[in-house]
Amino acid sequence: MARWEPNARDRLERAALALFAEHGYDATTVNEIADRAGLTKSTFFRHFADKREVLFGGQDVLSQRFSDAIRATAPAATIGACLAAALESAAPAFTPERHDLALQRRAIIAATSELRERELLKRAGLSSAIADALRARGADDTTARLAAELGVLAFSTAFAHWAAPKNRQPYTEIAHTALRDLQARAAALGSEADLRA
Amino acid sequence: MARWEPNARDRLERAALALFAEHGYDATTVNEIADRAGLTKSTFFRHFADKREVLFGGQDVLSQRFSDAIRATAPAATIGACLAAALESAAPAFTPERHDLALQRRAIIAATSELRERELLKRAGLSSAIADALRARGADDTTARLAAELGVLAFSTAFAHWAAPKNRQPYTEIAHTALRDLQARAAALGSEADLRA
DNA sequence: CTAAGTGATGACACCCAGTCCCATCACGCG
DNA sequence: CGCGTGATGGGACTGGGTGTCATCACTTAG
Repeated sequence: MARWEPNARDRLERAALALFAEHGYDATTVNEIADRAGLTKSTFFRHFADKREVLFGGQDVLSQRFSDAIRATAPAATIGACLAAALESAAPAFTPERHDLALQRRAIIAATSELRERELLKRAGLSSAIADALRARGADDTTARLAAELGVLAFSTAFAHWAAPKNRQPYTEIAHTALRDLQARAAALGSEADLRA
Repeated sequence: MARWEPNARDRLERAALALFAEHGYDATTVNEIADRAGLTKSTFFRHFADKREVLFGGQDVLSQRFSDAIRATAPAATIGACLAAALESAAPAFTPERHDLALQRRAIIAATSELRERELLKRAGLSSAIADALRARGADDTTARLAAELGVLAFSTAFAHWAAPKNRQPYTEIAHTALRDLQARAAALGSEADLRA
């Protein structure tokens, strides 16, 4: 199928990550990324809509996985079970080998508000994917949106813990405890039982 | 105090809103905005860090209000009461006269992903302002973040309802019912009682 | 074996957002 | 009246992003 080097997109992603880590996001130009990948600016923008997008390649795949996982759960499952299934479906992206890459990527994103902004857009995409999937199985709009926010919050805190420098705990474990924790807080928030001050 | 026309910033905002509504966000140049306001590109960027920012002038004020409102609630108040106070503090921004402006602004933002992205950043700012204020009064990290998300969700749905074309209901009313509704759903989500399918 | 076709790439021109630097002008103040 | 301050104007410059057209690698029809 593939002619030339079939890895163009991958090479661009790797080159970008390396250069961003080396000189920072703002200080590296798209031309430099393309040069290091042995390509040109034109080709870069044929593979990525944005300079930012080169760091968020996997996010759309993730939305699809979340959506599929929820749609595949048993009709009788609770919403909590749906969220758990969604979080689990992301596990393949969090193998120990990718740990260092994720760490590096996180540092780059945290350093530039332009990238944090894009991350929020991707996160919103995840949220609406979850909400849509929940609505498709009968949840009302308000519940679907709230549950989706809760799921995304669980996911991002789980990811943050997993990507922490010295973490060795597997992702799924972290994700489940994060979700359970949030559900407990939601119950308390709703009933206003133990809320201090 | 002010020399020249003291309204430079306001004029730029009005000019931008008018031109965006007329030709769309992408099709209008910063130069065109500045020209209509009787100013120049240099001056535009001296008042706004971004082309986008010209549409989000009030957001930082809002964060401050939310934060202050929460810090001003009685120490014995529940978190739900804190959120209600925060939502109420935004009321001055939602007078009937501003209704049409808000409607126009919303349409412009909805039409351009670049602007939706910026809106998410502002919303995240609101969320962390709320979370910080809650943490400051003793809430634990997880609860603070979840409650903040819930508050922002209530705020944005309330705003959407208030800004709807044919709405005449006052903002505070809408906001309170939105918040109460979300709290009820949170309770259900936490206890997994009535969650269907 | 060759010629047409296809798809990824390169090269180049172009527009505009955003940054810098410096000149200028309006006003208050001594 | 002269000076300092602060907002503005102007112009040069970088880099992201969009086009268009030529080119080259490889496939497939003939």
